[in-house]
Amino acid sequence: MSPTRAERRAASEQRILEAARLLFAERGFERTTIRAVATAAQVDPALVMQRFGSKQELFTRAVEHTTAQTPQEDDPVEHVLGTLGWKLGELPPESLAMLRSMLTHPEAASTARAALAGQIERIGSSLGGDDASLRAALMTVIMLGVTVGHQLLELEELRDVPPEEIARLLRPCLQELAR
Amino acid sequence: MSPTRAERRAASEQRILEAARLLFAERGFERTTIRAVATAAQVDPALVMQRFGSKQELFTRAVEHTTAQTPQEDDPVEHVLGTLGWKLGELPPESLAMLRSMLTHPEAASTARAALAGQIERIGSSLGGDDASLRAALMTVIMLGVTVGHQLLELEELRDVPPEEIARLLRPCLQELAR
DNA sequence: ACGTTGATTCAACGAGTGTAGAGCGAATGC
DNA sequence: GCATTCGCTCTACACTCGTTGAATCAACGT
Repeated sequence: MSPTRAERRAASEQRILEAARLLFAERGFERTTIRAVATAAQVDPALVMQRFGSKQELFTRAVEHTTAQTPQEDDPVEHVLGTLGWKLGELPPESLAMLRSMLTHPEAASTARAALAGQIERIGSSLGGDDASLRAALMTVIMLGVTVGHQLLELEELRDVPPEEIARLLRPCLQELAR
Repeated sequence: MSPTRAERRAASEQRILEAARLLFAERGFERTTIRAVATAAQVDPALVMQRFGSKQELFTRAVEHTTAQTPQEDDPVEHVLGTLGWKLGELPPESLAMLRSMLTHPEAASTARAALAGQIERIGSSLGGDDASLRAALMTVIMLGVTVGHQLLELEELRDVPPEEIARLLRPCLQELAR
């Protein structure tokens, strides 16, 4: 039996979103064209517009669950090490897409700021001291730097290092800030 | 007396380069147009092309002294804290321009990788142990993350914090990696 | 003084982009 | 069965961008 109309629609929409996530993740917002997304999704460019209204909206939809949080850990240090997908060793495409464009695309920037602010607040609330928020922010941007260097810039010195080893070296470093 | 021809030429070239640095730093490569640079430099867009050949070449020239190194410090931790302009509290526009585009522009990415690799090697050589290079890389991307969060994303929690305080909190953290 | 060089501008082209509307063809509901 | 809905494609527009070659005008050498 052939797939129903709604199924086809949902399927192509998913293909578009997935293609968009991959392309946004590896090229960023500006260098990703609607046409390239459509080609990758084996679909007409106009369909992308019809479904999502605009390139901006497509980006928003492709990245929208980035702020979804990983489950809370008891130890703030382990929580930080666990977030941003480091326990899995790889981030989902939607997160990479957001990170890739956060420095050059206004909306990606606010999404990133919001996600990081949430992270900072959660960590800060489980730290003591009056500068808890500042220390939480530093722990967060440390993980951001490691993620950028590892996943986006793909620095040679970090490329083939297993996440557990990085976590092992980072742990005492972060504990100094959690103290 | 009116300025000589060579002076005029050098002056407009400097205005163009300065305008390019500022715009590249705040909008990144893709969102910065030759026309915008020309307008900011009070010059015709065609002159920018005549002087620099292409937008890519203009970017390269605008960013070219980014890899210039800060003087070597004895203590690797203080060296890391001192680099990337943290002692000055602010990075020069050419560095910001490179950082802003490093995730979305191929050439900015290799420039950034080269600069970071140099930094990593220098730190690594003054550290002991077989994983010296890895620990040096982590110290470097930590500073990268702090810089990105502070100068580019301008996170609220870091915005109005004096660099010395950030350095103070980061010091024990980095010493764990330098050990 | 004057022809020449060279810095600068004017006007325009060509490519690529996001986007809109008309049309097609198959699944759908009566 | 059949009119209709609707997912999808074709085509094209409008715009912006990097880029170019001719034109302009002042500084320069003689």
